[in-house]
Amino acid sequence: MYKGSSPDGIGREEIMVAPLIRKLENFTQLAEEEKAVLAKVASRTKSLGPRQDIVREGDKPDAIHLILEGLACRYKELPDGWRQIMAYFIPGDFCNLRVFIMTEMDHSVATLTPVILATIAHQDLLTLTSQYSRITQALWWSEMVDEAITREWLLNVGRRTATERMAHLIYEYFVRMRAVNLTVGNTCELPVTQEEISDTLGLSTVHVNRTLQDVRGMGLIELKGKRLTLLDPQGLQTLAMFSPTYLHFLHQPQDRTANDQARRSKLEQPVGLPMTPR
Amino acid sequence: MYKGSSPDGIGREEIMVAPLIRKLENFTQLAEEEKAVLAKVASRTKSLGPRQDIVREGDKPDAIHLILEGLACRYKELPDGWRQIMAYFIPGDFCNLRVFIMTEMDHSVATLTPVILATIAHQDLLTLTSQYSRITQALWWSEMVDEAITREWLLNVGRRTATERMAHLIYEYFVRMRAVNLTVGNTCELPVTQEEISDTLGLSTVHVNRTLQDVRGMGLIELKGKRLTLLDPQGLQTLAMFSPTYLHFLHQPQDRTANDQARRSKLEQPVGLPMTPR
DNA sequence: CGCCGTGTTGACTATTCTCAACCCAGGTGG
DNA sequence: CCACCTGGGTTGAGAATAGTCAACACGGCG
Repeated sequence: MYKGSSPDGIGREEIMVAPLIRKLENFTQLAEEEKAVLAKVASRTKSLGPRQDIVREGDKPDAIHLILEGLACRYKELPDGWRQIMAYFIPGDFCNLRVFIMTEMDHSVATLTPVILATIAHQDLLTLTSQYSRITQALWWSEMVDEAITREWLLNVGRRTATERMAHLIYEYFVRMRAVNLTVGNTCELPVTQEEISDTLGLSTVHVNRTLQDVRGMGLIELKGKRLTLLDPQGLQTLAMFSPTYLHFLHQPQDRTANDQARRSKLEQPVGLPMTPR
Repeated sequence: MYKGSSPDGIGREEIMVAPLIRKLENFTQLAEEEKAVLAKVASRTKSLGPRQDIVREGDKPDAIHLILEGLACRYKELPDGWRQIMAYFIPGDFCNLRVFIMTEMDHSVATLTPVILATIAHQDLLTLTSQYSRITQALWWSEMVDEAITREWLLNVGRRTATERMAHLIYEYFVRMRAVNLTVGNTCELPVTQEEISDTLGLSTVHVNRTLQDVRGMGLIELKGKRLTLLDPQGLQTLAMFSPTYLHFLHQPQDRTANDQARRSKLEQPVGLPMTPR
């Protein structure tokens, strides 16, 4: 157990992990001690500039990275120069939780904006998860949601039209940002270039530009500079054929304090993939 | 520990799990006892016809399914009728290993051909993994590879041309089939319709037909009936821009008995994601 | 025999890409 | 302070890729 962190005093560390905690609490209730432990484990931070690789394909993975601030992505490149972005990492997201089973990275992770990240050593994660089973479960859940998002992106790129894809990407992004308290009303930051969007949706930059204009023209969103506003969330969701199931939230964003308790208690029993590595 | 299975007698059960064992041994060496235990755990089998749902989106997940024979897939459908296949499950594959953390399925799993599958109860998996750490690790590895394949598919659909996509799908499929001993020379079964390929690659059936003719016309493959032959594996791999890293095999298909031992020993230490659910 | 599921083809259309130019805002250096 | 440079964003025109629709071929199989 970690000593020396006051359970009620909110230090800089705890502010930094606030998104992570907020996210995990979509799944389970964390005790003050557990929150403090998370803050402690994520206290070794590092600042990076924009468009910088964090891990590169072919690397031997070393530590786990947790985004505290800024936006990063997972991507892969083809020998002919094309790039596909396969995930956005927002604050509270782990870049590569399961990395220790890999002998070699099969993809890269890079920042999009300036980023502050926490580096967590394998051993620290091991200690953490062996002592706090609720954290373990929550990390499991987070991992599962990441996979579900990847699958949804495959559906997105494979079977939605350009406009629908765009709507879906934006709506999903907004919902995820809201889940870590990084939205204000119907507004949040979306600090990506159109080229990055094109690498995400499998379109050309020109077509992204025109698609964006379409979505704007329908009165669904406003996107100027790096600021996104949903003018018509319902319309956007409909266009995107977005269904939130795959994000596996326990509650609607509005009713956090409602009758979650009942649903949560069902999850207090061990549900994680039952695999102990020793 | 499971009793009553003769470690050296090869029964029907062990033949059925042969692909699984063959696959897991890409990652680690299994003892006879471990193989027997796997056979035992997968002994509750079920036969299904073609094009039948195994699990449906929205279901509460109950048990884990392991494909013993035949071909299945993971898919999602859009309200407007489009379908995206997100994975092929060949013998030795688990459909939904991490299902116990889900309260509700976010995708469906269906057979493509007639299938024989094993149903594994949560508790059995728990017991298995708590007793056999090497199996646990191997399952972890298998899970990680599945995720890597999904990401590669996203790259495929997002950034490769129709011809390249087709080549990549076929080449990857062949490599996976070879890894479970279901190839003969450069030949294996590929029992899918062109419509199913179109739902996999995000193309129309007509375009799949023409793309297939292109690939045939280049002299790279033969595909008649449900039988696939790679006429020019090297050419196919090049066209597909296929790099096998993401499959995380420990060895090349040819040198199974070579100096794997050294590489394997590096992996004998615990490397799985260190999460115990209790 | 005839039906049905698949595969194949042609003709036409729609979507998306490419290329090239131009605009605009912010930052830098003279 | 301003001129210039640069990295996005925007636009137009034409080309390529992929989709749609409709017809037909082919091979089991009831």
